[in-house]
Order: sequence, then C-alpha cells, then structure tokens
Amino acid sequence: MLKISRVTDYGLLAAVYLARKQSEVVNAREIAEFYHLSVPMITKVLKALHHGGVVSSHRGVGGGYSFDGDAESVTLGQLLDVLEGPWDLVECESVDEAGSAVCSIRVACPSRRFMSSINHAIKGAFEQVTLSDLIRGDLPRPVMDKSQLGRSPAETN
Amino acid sequence: MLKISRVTDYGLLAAVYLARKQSEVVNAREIAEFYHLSVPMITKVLKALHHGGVVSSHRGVGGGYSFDGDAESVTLGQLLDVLEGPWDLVECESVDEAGSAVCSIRVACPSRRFMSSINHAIKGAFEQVTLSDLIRGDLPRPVMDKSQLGRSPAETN
DNA sequence: AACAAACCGAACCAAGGTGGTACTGTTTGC
DNA sequence: GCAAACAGTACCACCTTGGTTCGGTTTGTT
Repeated sequence: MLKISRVTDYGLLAAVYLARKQSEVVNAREIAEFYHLSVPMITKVLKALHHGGVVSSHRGVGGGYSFDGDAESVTLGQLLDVLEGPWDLVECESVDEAGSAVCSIRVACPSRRFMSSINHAIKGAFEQVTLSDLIRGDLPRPVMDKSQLGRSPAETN
Repeated sequence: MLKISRVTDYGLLAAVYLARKQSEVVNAREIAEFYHLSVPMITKVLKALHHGGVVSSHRGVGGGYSFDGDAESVTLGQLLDVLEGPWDLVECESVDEAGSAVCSIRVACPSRRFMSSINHAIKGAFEQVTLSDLIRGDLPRPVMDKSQLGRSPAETN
C-alpha cells in the first residue's frame, strides 16, 4: 500500500530523540513515555537501530541508548534500511536467495525500466535527507521536475 | 514495506497493453495470455481500471476493454490512485471516516512535517509521469536534488 | 429464442506481513 | 547479590495481499 511501516516510524522518532540529546545515555522507558508508546515497542526499534549501528547501547543499571555519531552524516535512507530492511518499490529488481530475478516476465515488462528509475529517485531522495534535517524539523522540499531531467541514455540500474 | 502491490503492477501492465492498442477492444484473456497471468487476476485489475475511468469496457460477445483516452494526459499518479487506492507514505496525514487525524501525537511528532514533504515529492514524481512514458518505455530520470531545493517557507501540505 | 462470449460484482480463502507482547537470558552499577 | 536495563527470541491476533470462485448480466451470433 506504499507506506512505511508504523514500526519504522517509531524508529525514526526514537532516532531523533536520541540524536537531539547527542551522546547522552537515555533509557527506553523515557523515550516510550515521551511519545506515549509502550516500552516493549520502543525497545524493539531501539534494538534495530543498535543492530544497524546507528545508536550505541549501554547495558546494566543506568544504561540505555545514545547517539554518538554525527547527525549530518546519517541519512534517512540509512535509517530506513536499518528499520525497514532492504526494499524495492517493485519486485522487478529484487532477487531471491540464489541471486536470480524474482520477476519472471522481467525482460518483456513494460514498466520495469521505468519503475526502476522511480525507485532510484525515491531512494536518492531519502539519501539526501539527514538525521539532522529531521532533528531541526526543517522542510527541504524535494521535487522531481521532469522538465529539467532529460532522458537517461542508458540503463540507470 | 514501501512497495506498490503486485496487483497494482499488473494493472499498469494492463493499462499499457490497452493504451498501446489505442481504442482497440481487447478481451481479458488476450492480456492474461500475453503476460502469462491468470484471467481472473487480470480481469480484477481491468475492473479497477474501468471503475476508475481509465479504460472503457464493452460487454457481450466480442467485448473487452479499450483505452480511448489520451495517453499523454493519464499520469502514473492517477493510475496508482485508481489501482492502489488513496495512500500516504505515513499515516500522519491520513484521516479516519470522521475526518479527524489518525495519528495521536501528530502535533509533537518530529518527523511528520518532513515525511509529509517527502510524501508530496513522491506523489509529484508520479504525477509527472504519463502513461505514454510507460508505453514508450522511455526513462525520464527523475532526481531529487537537495542542493537546488531551498527550504519551504511554510507548511507545504 | 437459445446459446455462448465476455464483463460485473461480491464473496471467499490461504498465506504472509504487521503491530504488539511476553519471557528468558545477560550485563552491570550500587 | 539485587535490581535496572538491554538482548534475543518466540509468540500471537489482526489485517492485507494475491488469487480464486460463483452467480448474474449484457450482447453478438445462429
């Protein structure tokens, strides 16, 4: 249905919360209470963020999570990868475990090449947005202006 | 998981097939066979396309579907609306039946304004792509270049 | 008039994904 | 050694998705 999952959304919230408190160790309960979410839920996404190397965790009493990196260098694309896992707008380009294409009509498919292009554009947009944009609440207004695009001379994927 | 549904994808295929045969009446079986899809499946999306006013249907013997419009003036955005239904990247902006916001932390949410902006950008990208682009298999290469974007002075949604 | 081609519409179902919880560790500060 | 806090996994109910089925209606052909 073309939407990011709610869990991913929670993950973005958590990442922003931590990044705002740069390097400060904050436990899951505090974040959960701030956003009025359940502790198990928020710990779930924090685990994912930690697993993806976005935040670091501190175990034991007084422990929690902290964001120690540079908010400018963490992109929304990275966050989505970590939280949402690998994804593609269409299955066209996805491959199975063996590395072969999932789509059987791939070659003849009229929408594949185009969707692939859109796919890349969207990923690119996510890549250009940093965690610090999210923190500041800034609204860079990405646009896709077809008129100044030109045609790609060759396969772009 | 941030992908368009397979059914929607089939719908695009069907739309392209019909549009390529401009105004010619084609039955579901032919399209199904062309793409190696089941007839019930392809009829399902054809019904959706018809319901959305994209293609016209012709009942009875020798009937089928035809695309009678102008492929230049049908956008991918319209097709997705028809096939996928109304959608938003995040629930932030979605409203329930009563018209009130779905998200309870809407006001305080740090990602809302931004995601909404991305949401619009993606929709805009889909809006700039026409059915005839799909037909020709052209690859306009949409980009979102943050550097030439500037900041939106006010709420863009 | 009968028949069959073809769409209409709604319901249905299995399978997989999503949102959310629970439970058993393990680490660590006091 | 106790308790705070994360780690990991498994579990569950619910919803969505992909796909089918079935009875109904329209309409060209014989």
